[in-house]
Amino acid sequence: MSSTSAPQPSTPAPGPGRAPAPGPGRAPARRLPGGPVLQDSVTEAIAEAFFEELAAVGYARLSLEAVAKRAGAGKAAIYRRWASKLEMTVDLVSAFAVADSGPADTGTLRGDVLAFVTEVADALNQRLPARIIPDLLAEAGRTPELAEALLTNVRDARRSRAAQLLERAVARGELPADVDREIALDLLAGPLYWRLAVVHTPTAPDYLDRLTDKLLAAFRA
Amino acid sequence: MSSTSAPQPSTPAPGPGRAPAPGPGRAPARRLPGGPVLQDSVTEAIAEAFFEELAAVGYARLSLEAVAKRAGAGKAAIYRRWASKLEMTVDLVSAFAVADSGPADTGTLRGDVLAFVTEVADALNQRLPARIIPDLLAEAGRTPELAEALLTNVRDARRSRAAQLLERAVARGELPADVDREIALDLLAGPLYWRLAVVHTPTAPDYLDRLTDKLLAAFRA
DNA sequence: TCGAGACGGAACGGTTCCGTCTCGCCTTCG
DNA sequence: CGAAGGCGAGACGGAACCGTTCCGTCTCGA
Repeated sequence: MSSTSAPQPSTPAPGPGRAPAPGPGRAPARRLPGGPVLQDSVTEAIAEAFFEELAAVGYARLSLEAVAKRAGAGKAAIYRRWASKLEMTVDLVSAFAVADSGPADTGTLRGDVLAFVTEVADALNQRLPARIIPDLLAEAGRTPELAEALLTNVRDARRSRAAQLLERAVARGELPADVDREIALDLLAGPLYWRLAVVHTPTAPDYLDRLTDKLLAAFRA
Repeated sequence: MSSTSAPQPSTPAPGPGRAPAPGPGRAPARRLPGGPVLQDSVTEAIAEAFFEELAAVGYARLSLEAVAKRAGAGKAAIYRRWASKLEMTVDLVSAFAVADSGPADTGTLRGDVLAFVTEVADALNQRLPARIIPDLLAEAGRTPELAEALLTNVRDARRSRAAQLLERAVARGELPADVDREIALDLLAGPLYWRLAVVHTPTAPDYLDRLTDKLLAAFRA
């Protein structure tokens, strides 16, 4: 197995993700003496197998046995790290989702918007995220713990970036100060998510350009 | 091998028989959320229980045993009608998705758009659809048969209505003939779906009005 | 060198579900 | 009025998981 498009573990040191697991002392995040960032190879293999399996069968059907098998590990290796499937999911998804956060200040509103939708499109055009994200979001509707983790780690991060994008445009005078931020945020994320993650319709090469033009017109209305 | 909608039990006549589920008598046949009338009371009870269960636990975890129990029916009653969970799902979902199709020609583009987003919002604000739709769409990414049924029965129907909405506006001269239909369709569905079904954020009373204004500006850009 | 401990692997009992099949009960129709 | 058949209920074998526990091996730090 190779580290393909697997998530970057990144192990945030002060991360709030690590759950306490009130049971008998479960080993918390391990660190190899040499590197504070890289986790050990077993954890890495388990994480990669987890995301592959999650994309293949979905959260509800995901079997930790299958994850262990795909990772070439024993189930005990998983239970040594996490207390349950839910805890494992929250932990791994949080670590992975926090990763990317480019500032993307291109100097113009149009450049910022295009960069934003391009980034969203790139993410949703990848095999694993395109399958995993809708599945987890659907599952979150039923599992408050998962919903909380997703909202704080994924939505809030992305939402704040989109909000900053708007504020920069207001500061530049490209948008009126009373721009409808609530709707603008929905417009930035919704159409692309709908098209790529829900209906799975491919986008023409100039789609993002055209979409950007429409979004700008909507923001200014 | 399943009929398009309901099965064909030999007894179309209503017959409460032995006191069935806690459901009130039959009277003029009951309706499921936005659905057509089902043939007999047992099929009806099974369908209702199916959707309730689907909303509660999701497709992957849905157990036909639980559906039977909730319907106050035996498992055999289900297997007499459908050969499998997948076939049952495709059949029932198709039957209910085709249902509503108001023409919604209000005479103006703005009126049509507002009517459209209002209808979408009403649907997604209901308890069952808000939980079921994202779940089935995620599952469809993994189950081609389900994807096909959803696309042809749900997306295509709604998509054609949205397309007609645009064509009417072009005919009235409210939109240029070369309006970007592809993006317009994504804009009509995406933001609301994102907000209501994905992020589960409630909408302010005037949200749909404001959204409509933004959409019109985008269409005309 | 040697012990602590993580490793892969394999098994365990307990659940849950599927799909089939068997009961009587009851309605319907010939 | 009697046979036919749908009905609810549920037992059944087979399969899959889960969570845990036990192996024997291997690595690493003291």
